[in-house]
Parts: sequence; C-alpha cells; structure tokens
Amino acid sequence: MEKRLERIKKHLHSQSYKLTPQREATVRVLLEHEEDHLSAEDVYLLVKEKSPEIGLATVYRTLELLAELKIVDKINFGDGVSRFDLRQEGAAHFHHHLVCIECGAVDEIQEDLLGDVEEVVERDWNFKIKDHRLTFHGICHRCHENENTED
Amino acid sequence: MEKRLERIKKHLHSQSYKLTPQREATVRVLLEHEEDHLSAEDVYLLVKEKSPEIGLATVYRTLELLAELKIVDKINFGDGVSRFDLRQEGAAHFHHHLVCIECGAVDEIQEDLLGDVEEVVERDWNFKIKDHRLTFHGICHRCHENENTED
DNA sequence: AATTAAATAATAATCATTATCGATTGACAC
DNA sequence: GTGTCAATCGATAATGATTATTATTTAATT
Repeated sequence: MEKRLERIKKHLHSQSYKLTPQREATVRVLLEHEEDHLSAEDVYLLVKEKSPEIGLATVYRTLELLAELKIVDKINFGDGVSRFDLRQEGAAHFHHHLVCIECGAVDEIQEDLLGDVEEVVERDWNFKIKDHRLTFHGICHRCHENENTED
Repeated sequence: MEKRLERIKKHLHSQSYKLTPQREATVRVLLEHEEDHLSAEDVYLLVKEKSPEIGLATVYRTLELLAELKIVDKINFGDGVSRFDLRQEGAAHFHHHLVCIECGAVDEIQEDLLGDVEEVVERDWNFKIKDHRLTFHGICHRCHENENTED
C-alpha cells in the first residue's frame, strides 16, 4: 500500500500538486476500502476517524483532483450521489459493475469484455474511444441463491 | 406519433394510471425530442410552451412514473442532472451512448452490441441481467474531422 | 524573518430533486 | 344533479449533495 501511495504522490507532483496530509489521509481511506464504492460523504466520515480536523469541502476537492488525474473514477449508479473508485494501476480502461436490484450490492468486473465492441464502435461510428462506463443491473448470485431456498 | 401516444396511454391504463392532459403534454414533448437527452428542467420548459399552467413537480412526477413503467430511461452522464430518453418500442434493452468529451454531443447506438458480453457475464458471474448501461466517452466523428482541418 | 502562492476549515450559497398540502378533477354511487 | 372518494395537480417549502466564498494556515522561497 505504501508503494501505491508513493506512486500516487509522484503522480501528483508530476502535475505540481502536493500530497498534503489531508490528501494523504483521503487516499489512504480509498486504498483501505478499495472494494467499496464510497460516496464523498462516506469518504469524509472515514477520513474524519483518523483526521478529525478535516473539512468536507477538502474531501470533495481532493476527490475531484484525484478524478481529474484519473487516479479515481467518479461513478454514478443513479442514487443521487457520486461514488469514487480507485482505478487499477496500469488498467487501460475502467472496470465494469454489476449492480444488484434486490440487495443493492455492487460487484466489480476487472476483465476487459469490451475489446471487440470497442473495435466495432470505433470503426462503424468513427468515434475515438477514451473511456467507457458499463454497468449491468440485475440479480446477483447471492440473491439468486437465496430466492431458490426461500421460495 | 399518435399511435405511440395511444400505446403509451394503454400502457398507463394497464397499470391503472391515467393519461392526464399534463402527462400527455409531457409525453408529446418527449416524442418530439426523441433525439435529444432532455433534463427534467428541459422537459419542463418545453412543456410549458404549450401548457403554461403545468408545474415543475408534475413534470418530475410524470417522468418518474414513465421511468417506472420503462417507457423512458433515466440516464446520467455525470453532469449533475438526470436525463430522460424514450425507450425504443419493443427494444429488449436500453440503447447505448457516445458522449463526446470535446463538444458534449450525445449520440445513440441502437444496435445491441452486448449480446456476447451478457452471455459471458450471466454464465461466469452467475448474474441475471435485467438491464444495462453502456456509455463511451471519446471524440465524436464531427470533432475528429474538425481537428484534421484546424490543426 | 518576510513574501507569496497553494491549500485548508468553516460555512454560506446553489441547484436538482423530493415532500407537503390544500385545491382540482373525474369516476362512480345515490 | 349532487356527494364522495381517490388520483392528480400546482405552488412552494424542504432536503441533500455539491460548490463557492473567505479568512486563515501552511509550505516553499527569498
């Protein structure tokens, strides 16, 4: 984790931004909750546990900065809040999501899946793809299993 | 267009909702701007042109109702507002979008594209897909052409 | 130590959306 | 026709996420 933090620090420096204590605390929370899909408020509350003096606006600014530098991705599942997801290091593209309409769980798919599709889109629509968002809504394997036993 | 309106009316009735004048005016605006991706406020202003007495809350309520009945899809391109898109009649799935990061244009892809991908996801992740959202961010064919001439 | 720009905390402001509530409408019973 | 009831509506207040403001703090540089 320290290594990733170090690389993020270098990434910030390369754009003449500093890794202030507040920014470091925020990045640490993101690293510690990589599996989750935290809202800005979620991040704020978690950062506050270790750095109680931090302000909400600072967390927003930090997340915005990290999104700008493509260190995190800002995503939106239609529930009114933006969520922030660390991008996998070296990942060419943003990972995909499975949102369960029963329990609300959000799982990730790191695999590419879209290679062929992107080729078609670039060629047939003459569209130069820079990024993508792919989310499936449906019933996750956990709810699926429960249904079988409960019914 | 009258036919589609008629079918939407039946769809509402089948769920014991009425096609009130306000709802009809709202649906007409959506039908007349099928190519666009209107926000609730956009819809409100357009409906107001022909039905000045309509209230903003009614438009919100109507759009919410239409989304519930899967007549429109509520989408979010990350700019802080929800947008509403009529679903193609008979379309099994929601269409995809191409968002240009230069000019902001949003184009639609009606083709399926995801058939193979969904098969893999359902099998390998044991996830029952009900809907999907696929958006590509990049440079549209118009901006692409302009770049070639302007540079 | 003085100067300066970047970053911060606290909080006010904004903006999209939702909730509230009294008024209106339309269907149906009488 | 009139009364009743539920659905719907318009106006507007309330909410909640996000952004802007501003005075203060920090860190780097002179």
